[in-house]
Amino acid sequence: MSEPAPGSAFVAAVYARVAEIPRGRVATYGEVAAAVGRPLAARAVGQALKRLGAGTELPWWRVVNAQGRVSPRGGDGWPFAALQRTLLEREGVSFDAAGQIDLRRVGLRGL
DNA sequence: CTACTGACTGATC
DNA sequence: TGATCAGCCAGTA
Repeated sequence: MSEPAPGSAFVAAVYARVAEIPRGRVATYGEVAAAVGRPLAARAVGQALKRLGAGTELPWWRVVNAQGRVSPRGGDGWPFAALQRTLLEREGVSFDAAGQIDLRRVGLRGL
């Protein structure tokens, strides 16, 4: 249990919510933000996950944008975007020809 | 304290 | 379907 302490309560709440995302399922930044009481803080959620870095046990790859796609990260030389897709497919999440995920099937709502 | 940035979102063209 | 604009939030300089 020697996990590195989060920098803020907001980050801690985000981590706790992401850690509870079931395997084979994905959540959007907006969902996580709303879960921590800040439905408009989706960007801050992304910042929190970015601060995690590699070597974390947190399933950050199960968090995607509202479009059901992996965010471009702002740099095409960043392998994390491709890694995220690989990890999701490894858990049974399917991507369509446009590289999008059917949130209605693997989303937390699952409707 | 002020300004800028960014793994976002929804609306509009 | 894809690109652009404006709005909101937390962290860092």
